[in-house]
Amino acid sequence: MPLSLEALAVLDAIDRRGSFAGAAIELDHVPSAITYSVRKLEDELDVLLFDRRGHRARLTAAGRLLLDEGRLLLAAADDVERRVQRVATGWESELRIAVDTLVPFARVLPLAAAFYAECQVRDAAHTRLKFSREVLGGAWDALAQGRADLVLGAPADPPSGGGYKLRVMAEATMVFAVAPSHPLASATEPLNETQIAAFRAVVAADSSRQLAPRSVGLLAGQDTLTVPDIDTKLAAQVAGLGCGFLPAFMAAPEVAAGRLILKAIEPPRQPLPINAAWREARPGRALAWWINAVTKADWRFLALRPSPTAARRTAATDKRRRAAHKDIK
Amino acid sequence: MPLSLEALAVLDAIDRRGSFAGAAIELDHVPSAITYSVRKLEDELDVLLFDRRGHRARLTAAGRLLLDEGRLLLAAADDVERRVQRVATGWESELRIAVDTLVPFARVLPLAAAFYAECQVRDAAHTRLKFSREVLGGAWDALAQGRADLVLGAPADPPSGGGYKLRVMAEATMVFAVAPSHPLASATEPLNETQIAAFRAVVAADSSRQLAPRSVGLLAGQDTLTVPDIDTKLAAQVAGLGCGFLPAFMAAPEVAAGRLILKAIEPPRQPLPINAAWREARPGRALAWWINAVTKADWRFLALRPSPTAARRTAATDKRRRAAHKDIK
DNA sequence: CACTTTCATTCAAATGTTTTGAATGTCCCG
DNA sequence: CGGGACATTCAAAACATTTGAATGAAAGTG
Repeated sequence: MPLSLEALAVLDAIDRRGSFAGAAIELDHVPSAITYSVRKLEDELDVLLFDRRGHRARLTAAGRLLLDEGRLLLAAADDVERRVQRVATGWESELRIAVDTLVPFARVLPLAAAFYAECQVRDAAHTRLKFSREVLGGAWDALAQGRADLVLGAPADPPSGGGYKLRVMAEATMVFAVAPSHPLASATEPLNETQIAAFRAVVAADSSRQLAPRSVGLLAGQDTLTVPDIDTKLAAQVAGLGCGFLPAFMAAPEVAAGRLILKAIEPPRQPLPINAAWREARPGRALAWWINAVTKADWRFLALRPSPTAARRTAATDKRRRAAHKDIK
Repeated sequence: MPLSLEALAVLDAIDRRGSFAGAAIELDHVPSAITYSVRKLEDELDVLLFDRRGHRARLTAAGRLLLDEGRLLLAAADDVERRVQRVATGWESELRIAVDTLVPFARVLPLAAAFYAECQVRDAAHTRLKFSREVLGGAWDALAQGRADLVLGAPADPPSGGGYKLRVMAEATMVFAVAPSHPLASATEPLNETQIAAFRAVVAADSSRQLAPRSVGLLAGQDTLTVPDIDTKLAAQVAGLGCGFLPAFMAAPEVAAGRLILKAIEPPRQPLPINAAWREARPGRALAWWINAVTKADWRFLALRPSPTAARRTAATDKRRRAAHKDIK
């Protein structure tokens, strides 16, 4: 039994941290322990895994192969463990929920409270909840890579391959917003793509690690300011650092306070479907509870339309409303 | 890191041996060590793996799942290890060759000798050879399940799924043979299926563990005597315990000695292609050597035809020879 | 170019984990 | 109802890993 999962985990940490020392810190060990593990692995396989000429140890071809394959092995082991625990109790030992930054975390917390109240006491099952926040494609990515069991706020279409189930939470109206101090604030509406492309866009970084990142509403050649989530994007736009699209319900308070101005654009943006999604495989009891809870919860605030005043200044999102728009003019 | 490959190996041994005690013997441990491993695994997963009511520990549903999935994991780990070692040296650390009982092992040994002589000294690489004998479908099965890297003597067609390469070594003529004391020995030729089905057939047990076993030349409703390999089958037929098909080259010495009699049959049996086969993936240096060696070796003895005397008493194997047969009559 | 920092390695000692062996209790079969 | 095969327990022993301090080597810094 030359290979061990422990050893593979060490290898993985070394690669991610870039050094033996870094791995030692991550794994809460002393550096010599890492050296020992690696050497033992090398001895047992009788294969040189690292090229030690030079200061920094570098992976050899064999080491790289072992790392790549080893990661798959680690993921598979993790998955097996999870499934075994689910079979045993019916309750997952841990439920990982990725929440897109699009959906306010405060609206999710009550569900968590209900979960604890309803399930955890009665059934003496202890399912730990683990929330993470993701941006755009990151939500799907988390699901696809097994980093999450349920995602809330996933946009549009699932990645290829299938195997996912999906429930629409709401359709968010997207509005184009700038700070009152921004040059575009006083431009005549509707704005076209060329006008917009001249200014810096604020974009939320897609948190995908594997799937191809998505960029939404970004025009070719446009300067960009990338921020880690959509709240920061809102703040950046309020600060006049750039322009960009925001869901209407997020922009609304800032618009009401006069810190953001909505501009109609041509062609208008489609509304963004916001979904809950999970893997198709038979869900455990905790996941089943959440799917049910998410379905019953009230997500209507996500679908908020721009206020009547703003409506006149914003591109309507469907033909009927565009007709109405012309009448008003 | 709750799961470990060691622990999975223990689980596997327990299941295969049917008891903790059996696993202890196989793994060369004391029984309490097995208890310890299992308990540790159970504690870490927080899952009951064995049902201990009753004398003998039985797997729970969760235990069964872990075992099944764990075996896949173990196989995958083994595979990774093997590939890493191959990348590192170009030479496999172990080359597993399954030899069908159809091909006499004595004819393979000279190749092994040449292998050691040519490769092992010069290159200082130490590839261990590991031979196993398989019967019929077992050869393909060994390949498909990763129990072998090369098979010699695989019959006919590869299993579905593909991914195999194959080289024909010879086409063995198959003859129907019985002991002189056997009732069929004096029957008029050619024999038909109904006549044959009335007597017990000697069959070599297919050593497949996973793929569907093949039965060759076996008629519906026929009584059978199953033996572990083709040499035993030959012996059983010589002893008059039953009838059956044999490759001509194996039957020949017994026929010459008068211990076996060939009978023509209708319809005649097709000759059996005998192949060398291996997985398609880029072969290591040892496997490459063997493929080359097997290709160059002289396997013509496998294709031996029945002797002229016997030829008259045996179904010809193709139209041209059947025509010639008639002329002689 | 010396100086500092960061890094991997080595070694003996300390710590932790696994294995052992002998003892105990249990179940099952004849 | 007794013998045999089995799983378990516990303290002790064997073994493996981790530690910490010392060493040397490369890369970055002023």
